[in-house]
Amino acid sequence: MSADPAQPQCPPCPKAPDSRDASPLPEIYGPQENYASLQMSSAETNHTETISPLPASRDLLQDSLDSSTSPRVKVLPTSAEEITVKKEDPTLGKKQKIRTVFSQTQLYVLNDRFQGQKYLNLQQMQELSNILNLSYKQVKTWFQNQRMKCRSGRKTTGQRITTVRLKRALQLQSTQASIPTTRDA
DNA sequence: AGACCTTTTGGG
DNA sequence: CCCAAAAGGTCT
Repeated sequence: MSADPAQPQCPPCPKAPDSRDASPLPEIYGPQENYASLQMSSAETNHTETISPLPASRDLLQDSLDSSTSPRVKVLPTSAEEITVKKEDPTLGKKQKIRTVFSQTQLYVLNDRFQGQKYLNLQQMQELSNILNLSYKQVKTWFQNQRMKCRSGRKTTGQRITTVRLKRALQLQSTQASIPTTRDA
């Protein structure tokens, strides 16, 4: 209920492992416009877009940074240069990871959508990204993370997901079925 | 192409 | 140190 970005609750876990082919969309349109107005009212939409590795041809919708209404969000002092701006090194050629910090508004909308449906379609995600001024990839990644969090549920922190790996390994073996090694640790 | 899993990296 | 975004890799 309250503005809790970190909600580990995930009671309704509608299994939906298959969503790449068939997309049973009941066409439940509704709170889409709400988000738009909500975002505007909040005016808390800090530009989390960050600079993509590519020049990007997206629209630059820079919102006014509000430092008074965003105590949690760290606002750059002079904002002359992004601190997180670390272009890839031409010498190294390694990819740089830029961790984007979503604002509360964005998290709220994302969470709300997630509660409704765990799996969103391209259209849904695109709409969200458009409203939140995020990239499709950003939304997708976010959902992906949430899904895993939900799945984890309540497992000892020290426990590792070896079952899944084991299963996968087994499958791989079956596919190949050409391993002379009887068994190996 | 997308989901899932894993690891890396970075912010709080 | 924990959590969280994201890139990288694999399977479907």
